[in-house]
Amino acid sequence: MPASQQHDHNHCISTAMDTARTLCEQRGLRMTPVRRRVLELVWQNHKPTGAYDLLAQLSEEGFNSAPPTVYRALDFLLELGVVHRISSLNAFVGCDHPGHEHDTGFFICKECGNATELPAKEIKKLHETLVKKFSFSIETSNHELTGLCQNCKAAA
Amino acid sequence: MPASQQHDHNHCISTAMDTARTLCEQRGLRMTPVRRRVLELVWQNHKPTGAYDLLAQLSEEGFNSAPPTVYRALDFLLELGVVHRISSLNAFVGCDHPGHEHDTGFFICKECGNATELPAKEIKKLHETLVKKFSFSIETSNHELTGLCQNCKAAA
DNA sequence: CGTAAAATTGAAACATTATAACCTAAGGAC
DNA sequence: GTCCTTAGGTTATAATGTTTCAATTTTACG
Repeated sequence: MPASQQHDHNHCISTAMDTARTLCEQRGLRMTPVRRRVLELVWQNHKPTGAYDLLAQLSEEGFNSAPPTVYRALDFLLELGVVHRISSLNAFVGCDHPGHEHDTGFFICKECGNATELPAKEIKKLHETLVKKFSFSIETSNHELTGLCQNCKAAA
Repeated sequence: MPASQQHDHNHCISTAMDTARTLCEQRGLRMTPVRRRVLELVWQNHKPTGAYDLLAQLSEEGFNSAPPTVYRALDFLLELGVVHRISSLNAFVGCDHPGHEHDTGFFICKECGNATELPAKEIKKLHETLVKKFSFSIETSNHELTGLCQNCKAAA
């Protein structure tokens, strides 16, 4: 990744952690050590990361965890809305703009693996159009685009 | 499913099989017995079906198949564009309008499990909007909406 | 035809991802 | 403190998908 695209990871992460903490307080939920660490790891990796990769990272740090531990933490974070699951990759990634919505939309570069979250506005517009045409009630939606990001396209 | 929603499955299937055969001929590919049967099964079930379910159905019919057989057939059919993979369900479903495009868009009713394909036009519009905003080159896209379909909503 | 190359399938083992079931420990309410 | 709820530890297992290599079928071509 070129320097122009670098950003302050630490800022990224600490913002995400703050948001998660606030959400927990608001809802009377507990941000436990495992949950906190899993969320940090997801953000640190900054790319979609598999549950077993997270598990390995946790284990190195002395959390003697088995798969259920990670999956439980991830479920919690998904529910809280601070993490997304990218099902075509069986991987998890931090959420840019935690809210209460249950929509997941990403552009995934097949070259560098980075996942960029799609603007909620566009997703919402799509929903509106589809709801008009069909009479579904949409509860969740998941959008996964693949291709080349600007950088990788330029490098090719 | 109410009678009003019923349709002629057999017609459905035979159309799909014809299309697949034609595509194969056009591209010099072979529609072998396993591939044909897998495609038929996918259409017969008419709902997203897992690879291991297909495998079980095949086995009952004397195809003594192991997982790779099914996955290979599915890969072939995906490549041909006559089947879609719904990654949030780890399941496969027949394609309504086989073309060369690699976009998958479905509305999945969480009550009855039926998957309805989204209009390619709307997907394309979304792509155009996103490409304008970002400078990704989109190669594939996958859209999975969940909720209640009209019938199940009415029944609730 | 007949044979060589390519494509397809069979078969066994294995890898990866995810969950079930059950028990222990920690936190909060009273 | 005691009870109750929630979270985590532990073991086993289920579900999904892949690798590898051998055997077979199909095709191409002399």
